[in-house]
Amino acid sequence: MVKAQRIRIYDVARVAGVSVATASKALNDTGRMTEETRKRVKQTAAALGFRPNAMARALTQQRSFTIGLLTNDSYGRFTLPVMAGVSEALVDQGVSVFLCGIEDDPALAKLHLDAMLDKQVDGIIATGKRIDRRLPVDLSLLPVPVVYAFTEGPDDAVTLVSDDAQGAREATEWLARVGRKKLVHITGPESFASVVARAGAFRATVGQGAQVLHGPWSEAWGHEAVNRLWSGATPRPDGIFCGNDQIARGVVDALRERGVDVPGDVSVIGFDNWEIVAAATRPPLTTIDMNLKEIGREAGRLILDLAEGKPVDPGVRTLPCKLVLRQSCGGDAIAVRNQGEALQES
Amino acid sequence: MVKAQRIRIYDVARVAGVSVATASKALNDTGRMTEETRKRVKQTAAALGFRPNAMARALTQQRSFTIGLLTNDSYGRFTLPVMAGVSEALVDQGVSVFLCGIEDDPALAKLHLDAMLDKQVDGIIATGKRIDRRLPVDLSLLPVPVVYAFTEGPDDAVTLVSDDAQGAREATEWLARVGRKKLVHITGPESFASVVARAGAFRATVGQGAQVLHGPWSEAWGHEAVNRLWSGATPRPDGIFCGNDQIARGVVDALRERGVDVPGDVSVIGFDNWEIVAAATRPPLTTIDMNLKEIGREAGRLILDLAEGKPVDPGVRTLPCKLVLRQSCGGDAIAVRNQGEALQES
DNA sequence: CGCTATTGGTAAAACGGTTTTTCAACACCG
DNA sequence: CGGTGTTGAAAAACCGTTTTACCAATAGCG
Repeated sequence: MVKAQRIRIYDVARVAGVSVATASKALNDTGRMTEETRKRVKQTAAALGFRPNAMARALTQQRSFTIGLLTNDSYGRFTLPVMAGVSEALVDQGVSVFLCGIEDDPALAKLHLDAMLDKQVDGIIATGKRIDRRLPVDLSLLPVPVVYAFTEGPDDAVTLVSDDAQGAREATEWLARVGRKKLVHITGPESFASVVARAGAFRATVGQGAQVLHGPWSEAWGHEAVNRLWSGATPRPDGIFCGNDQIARGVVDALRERGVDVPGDVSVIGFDNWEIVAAATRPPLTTIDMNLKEIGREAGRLILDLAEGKPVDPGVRTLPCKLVLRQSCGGDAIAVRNQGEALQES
Repeated sequence: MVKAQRIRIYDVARVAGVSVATASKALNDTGRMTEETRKRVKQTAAALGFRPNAMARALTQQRSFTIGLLTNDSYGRFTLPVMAGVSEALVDQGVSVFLCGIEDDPALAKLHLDAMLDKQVDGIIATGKRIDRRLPVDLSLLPVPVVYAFTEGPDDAVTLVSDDAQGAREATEWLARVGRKKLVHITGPESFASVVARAGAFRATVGQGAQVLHGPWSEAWGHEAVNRLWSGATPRPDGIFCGNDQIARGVVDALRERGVDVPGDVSVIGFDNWEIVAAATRPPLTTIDMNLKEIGREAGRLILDLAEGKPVDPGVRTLPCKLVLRQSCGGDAIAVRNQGEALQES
């Protein structure tokens, strides 16, 4: 099997009967020449199936059309949607993405980082599983621009995060809208910035006496929290806002086991819109989507602008979360009416 | 902020007082020169923080130290472990990985493929979410080697898959070992090759009368299957082998709701070892791990060999699955004894 | 017509390395 | 002492593009 060797611009030039320089200019729509010549070169290139060698191109242009995505999120739960967004925003600009999983290991991070810099990436997007933790590697003073998506960076960096407070407000208001009066918030450890932000917004919306329970990010904690609430003497809630979908699933399961109807007696709303969890819950979870893919898209656009030298204001950009309706909150009539409004608005 | 511009080999040569050619040879341990000269150049390079430009290097060496990973698995459930393995096997060889999600879209696949070829990848690893489906793009007749991992390729390709039959045997035998007599297999649609393989091995191990139920790959199906089994007239099973962890979780949940104790009355075993599902189930699932990371590692090694021109036999390589013990099967005494044996063997 | 602009294109120099070739200096040898 | 190897390093060619500098031919102009 003889592998067809690649056509070089030299071949195109020879066949088209022009010099290499002219061929290059013809194909890049630069320089001056007869429209006829340009067309002829382009046709020859197409006929021969010429594809420029990106390496050689990168060497002269100082631009590799390659960026690196550095992540410490091994499950990929947060990274994958971000990655999908980045890729989507960049693929038709001809930019490819190096994915580097670094697992919180500084040595591994350095290894990947150096490899990427050697390969002349045009920029780096740093992303992680926690909005308030840094990657185990210093990305300042790099010879290429950096965008932080869903992970913490230096103060003067370009950073993208989802709006936890707005998401929490959205969730809380929806519970109120479907007629729930006594709300509680079951969420993760207080050491997470997003937990604090969401809890803050929850308290601000519900008012004083708002009850917030902290625990681990697990189904088991959702269970336990329900047991605690239902066995205690305090009045039981009729609306539960959970810090993530796993907790929400634990809550829903615990309620079902207790014979409490969801969404009949109690409405439950989650956070993350982790399809795998949200859709498998019975009933499927109404939840808050953090718009990670859009964060990825925006990160892609920004890193591209930076790579091209366009000015980009540093600072934190906050993207809104979005309510995703399934069945764990009820309020179908409202939902339908809502959608009607949305349609009319658009 | 002045960005430190990169050191070129030219700079190293000048500082070390040698020619560029000598510097190159010194750093690559090629050519002939005084040991003293070589050492001096290396020290200068280290002192200056010189890192060779991979692009320039690739241009002459015809080797980019870059490979592409093409996948259509958007959840990343199968791809991520594979990717992690690939990356692990390659990162310390200085090889970076382009990740391309193509979503079953031929046009998108072509776009990514062309971008990768333009960037002179040394090889491509194709992977997917189904072992018996092809990616929507033709990877034969490419100018670079291809390895298929967990997805179907041409007959003469290098392909890596997990051993479904062996995994299923392992699961079935374990159920027998913990003392279960009446086994059933609840699994996915018969249109999946892996379903057929696993069911075949199950039947072969259990003997005639082995009961196999097909349905969708969902928790809901696990539920329904249990309902069907427990409401029917047929004798109820005491050991259930599930086609994946989601079904297993549905089964376990349904049994608990019926007051059937797992693993007291019935043992349940899953397939996939999808941490997220397996660990959150109550009790946590004993399951079969497909060793995806190892498949990734092996794919990485193979593509590297191919890229270096080493001969690699085409054909399908099958990697064994591994039993992962948690609590849904019971048999703890056996498990402990087993581990003792394993320790002695090693 | 002689002079300057413009046009359409070419040759050569980058880009940052590696690899091959060349060459001077020195040692060995009979 | 002339011929023959070796050694260590420099010079040059090359990888496949883009870009700059340059040039011949034509056009415009008073």
